[in-house]
Amino acid sequence: MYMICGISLNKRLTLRRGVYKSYEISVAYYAFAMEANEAKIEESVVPVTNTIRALEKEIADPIVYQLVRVDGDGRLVPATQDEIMVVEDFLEDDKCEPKHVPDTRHTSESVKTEGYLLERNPFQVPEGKLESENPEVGAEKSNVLVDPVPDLGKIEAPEKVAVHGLAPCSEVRNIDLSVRNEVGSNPQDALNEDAPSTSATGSSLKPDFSKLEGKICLDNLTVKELQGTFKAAFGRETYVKDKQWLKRRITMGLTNSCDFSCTTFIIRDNVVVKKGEEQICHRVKSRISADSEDGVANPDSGGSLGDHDNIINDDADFSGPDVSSSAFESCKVTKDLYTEQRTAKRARKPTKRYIEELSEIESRESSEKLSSPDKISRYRFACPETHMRPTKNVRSTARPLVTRQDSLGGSGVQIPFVSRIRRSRPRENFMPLLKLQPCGMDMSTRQVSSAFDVSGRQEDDKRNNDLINTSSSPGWTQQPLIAACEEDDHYSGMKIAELENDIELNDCTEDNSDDNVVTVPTQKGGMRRKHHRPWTINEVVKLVEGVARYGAGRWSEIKRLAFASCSYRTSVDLKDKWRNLLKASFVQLPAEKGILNSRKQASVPIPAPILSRVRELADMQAKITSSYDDICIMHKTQTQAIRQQEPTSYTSSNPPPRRTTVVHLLSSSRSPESRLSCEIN
DNA sequence: TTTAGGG
DNA sequence: CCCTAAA
Repeated sequence: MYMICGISLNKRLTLRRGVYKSYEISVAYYAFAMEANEAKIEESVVPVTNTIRALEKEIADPIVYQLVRVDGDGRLVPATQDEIMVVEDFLEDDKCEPKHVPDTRHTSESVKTEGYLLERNPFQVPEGKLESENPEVGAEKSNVLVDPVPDLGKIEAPEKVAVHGLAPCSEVRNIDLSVRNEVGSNPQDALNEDAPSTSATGSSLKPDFSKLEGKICLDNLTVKELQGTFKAAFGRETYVKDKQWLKRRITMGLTNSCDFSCTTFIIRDNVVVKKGEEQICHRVKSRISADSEDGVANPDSGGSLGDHDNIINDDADFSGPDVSSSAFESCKVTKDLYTEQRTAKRARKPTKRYIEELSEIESRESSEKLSSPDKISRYRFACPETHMRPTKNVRSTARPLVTRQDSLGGSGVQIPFVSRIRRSRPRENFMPLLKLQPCGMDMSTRQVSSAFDVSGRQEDDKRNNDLINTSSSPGWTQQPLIAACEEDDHYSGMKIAELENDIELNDCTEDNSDDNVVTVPTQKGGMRRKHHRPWTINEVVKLVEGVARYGAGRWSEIKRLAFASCSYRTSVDLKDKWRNLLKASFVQLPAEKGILNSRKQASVPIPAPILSRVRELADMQAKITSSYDDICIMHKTQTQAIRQQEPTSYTSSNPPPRRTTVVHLLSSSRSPESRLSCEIN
């Protein structure tokens, strides 16, 4: 996986690795200087380092930082709001508490790029023009962000726009520094242009895009005009006289302003145009290289749809320096389905856990309030245009696949809506459950699980048959369980086939109700595991059976074959559970009557029959791994034990051997008993 | 990547 | 359950 990287600009944005890991976000985070041509990254531990370092040489004086995630291929993806919230806790430097931009209204609904983690650098105030623009940065940020989003319906996403601030990326890419120098090439112009600042006529603090009429070519505007445009865009005055800065701020601001994105304007090559005219403008400029004077990147070609692909390409091809621009793209997630689908294929694949947890949130949310759009929309990330829509992808099984739209990594991604399998308290009444099992369990849960089980039933069935077949042979696989079950009246009438059948059928999808997922509260001050999922009896039985069939130690086998549908149980989990089971079974030996788990009733009490079985398996395996002679002996004791329904009795002070490595002869489908007979005789 | 074992 | 060493 990826290392968490200590990012340090001038402030230390160091992420603590340990905590991070427990969140299981398979990404690293990067604080990246994104303002202007200045960026300075003191340390980084990520593949992107090289490119970053290259940048570093050319760049100085970070001003605004954005939180970015380092993707697997080195791409830097702007963090989603959620990620930021997570990472916030990891920031070690309290002084650089991520300023959460004031967002007075519908909080996270319209997340904007600039809202991520923008930090001004208070220490490196540049000289000259930058000095005057610094105040603007902060003010503008808040202004833009506070602006309400006019609901103008969907429009096409703005094209990729690179503004001055983003210039270094493309420039570094092309190793054309001369071009870049042009950015600050005209300090005279910036400082001396005597454009009287527009009088501060009661700024509305709201952008008025209506003032942006027709096509505006920022390059042609005077400082004064630029200031006017600035006001139109941001709803406030500016006194900055630096043309470049103005242009940059305007384009940047507009590009990332969801307000603006809802207008009919788009920005291209420093030209604000109306939607319709954009095509023309676009065509005309389509041959311009990625590095115009202003570092305008890649006007590319191919119409609106193609643009998105190209954008993605850019990001993928040139991850490092392109951070800024790709960061800015986070907000302009594609908006219509088709574009989404095109983009999705290039988008970062969300992690399983991400999918699960998001799904869970949404399922909980939507079950709480049925189809409450407002609620749901709170979980759209990055852009208000992102949709959570149940799409029915008709599959061969005709089972509806619910997907949702997500903007993970800044691009629209279709994420399957998986049902989060229960991560919750165990059932307090497991016995009824066990009793019900042969009768077919509760149909409701089964239906629920099957409704979401996209992984496909057919596989389950196949596996099921397989397991049934392998276990149908009259072997020890069944007998101990039967024996054990007969100990208990509940099991008396139960046919083993039924039990196993049921076990397999139920899988782990049996449970999926409430969720204690990330719950960590604890009275004793201690924190419970963040991702704790109690083992159900079913799972335990499956595990036991798995060990019986494949042998202890072959956890990955068991996981693959018996826990295929339980994505949350890793082979390590199985091993751990088995270890616990062993412990439990031996500890419980002395007073093993019924199911008296006197203490620690907190977790699911393991039924005595199962524990017996565990013990037995352990015993057996231990013996099997001994030696040939031992096998002979074991064979006796084993059969004997089975006949007696009670294997060798060990005490906690006299535990049985616990070798868990298993001779391969156990893993065959044949009954180990008969097999042993063959081997021995 | 899987397994074993400690925490 | 998490982490890591070792294979």
